[in-house]
Amino acid sequence: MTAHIGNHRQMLGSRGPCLTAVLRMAGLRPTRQRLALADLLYGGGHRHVSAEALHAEATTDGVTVSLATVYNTLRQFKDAGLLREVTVDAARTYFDTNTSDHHHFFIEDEDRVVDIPTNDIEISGLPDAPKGMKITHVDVVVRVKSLS
Amino acid sequence: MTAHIGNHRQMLGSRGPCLTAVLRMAGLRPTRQRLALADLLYGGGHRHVSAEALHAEATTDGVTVSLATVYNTLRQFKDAGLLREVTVDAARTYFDTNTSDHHHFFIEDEDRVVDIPTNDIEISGLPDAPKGMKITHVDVVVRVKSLS
DNA sequence: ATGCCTGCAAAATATTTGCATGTAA
DNA sequence: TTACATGCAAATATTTTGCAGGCAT
Repeated sequence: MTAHIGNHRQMLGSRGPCLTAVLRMAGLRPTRQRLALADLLYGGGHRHVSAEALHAEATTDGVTVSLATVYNTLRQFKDAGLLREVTVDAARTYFDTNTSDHHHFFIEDEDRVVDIPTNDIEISGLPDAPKGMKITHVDVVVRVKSLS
Repeated sequence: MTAHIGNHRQMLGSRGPCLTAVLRMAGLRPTRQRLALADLLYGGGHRHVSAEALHAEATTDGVTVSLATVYNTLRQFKDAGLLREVTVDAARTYFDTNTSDHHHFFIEDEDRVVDIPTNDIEISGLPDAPKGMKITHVDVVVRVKSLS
């Protein structure tokens, strides 16, 4: 059950043996690669990464991991509720380490995703889901570009 | 200037020589392929299509057009302001013939985009764009799935 | 005639998968 | 030991591009 795991996301903020526990709880073996990636993802504040970017970072850090494993790991983390997928650009998939409800800026010039720093966004006038459907998530993406 | 062209989008609702005029106004030669695609896109009500789907439709209708040309045409139409790109699914790009301000349902089970049928959505508490940036567009995507 | 279009195939990108090898339990 | 993970390369999928020939003006 991902809800239970989600409650332990806070543990991810710190380094160390803690990551091992979280991975276990998610049903994922704490392998060298997964631990290294989790450390990159959760070692600091919240982040938005693409598979390509995370792989480059790991490589720079001297962590040996294949791009395919990065993709697989990101998907596993997402399925476990440890990451959230953000769809802003058709060409690339971004993952957000912040799984709580919030929205995003997408900086068009830089292909970069940033959290919208307030929680004050309210959406009113949302219609009901079409018959027989339920709403799973509401995404607000504010596209911005530099003042040319 | 796309603003000017945009004012003529209404002309696209009807078939006939009108499409020729609109394409001309957009700086696009009214070729057989473009006219056929424009007719599919604007011949009825508003639609959401992917390149693949539009190509299949054209082929079924006996219109000979290559997939590459469909991609190119969709991009040209978008650049001319005749279509709007909707990013909801990382795997596929959708184009919306409705270029006015509105938002979308994304039906996850079917990979389908639907306009949200009201104009009543209001978003409050939107922060300013980051320094030196301006907001180009706000997208609201309501993801729905069937009640399992 | 001239320059923009089209189709085809090939390239470019992003992501997934099959399989042999390696490793956690 | 046994099941699950990893790495590599190849497969897939989507979209773009180069180029030779075609069509609109």
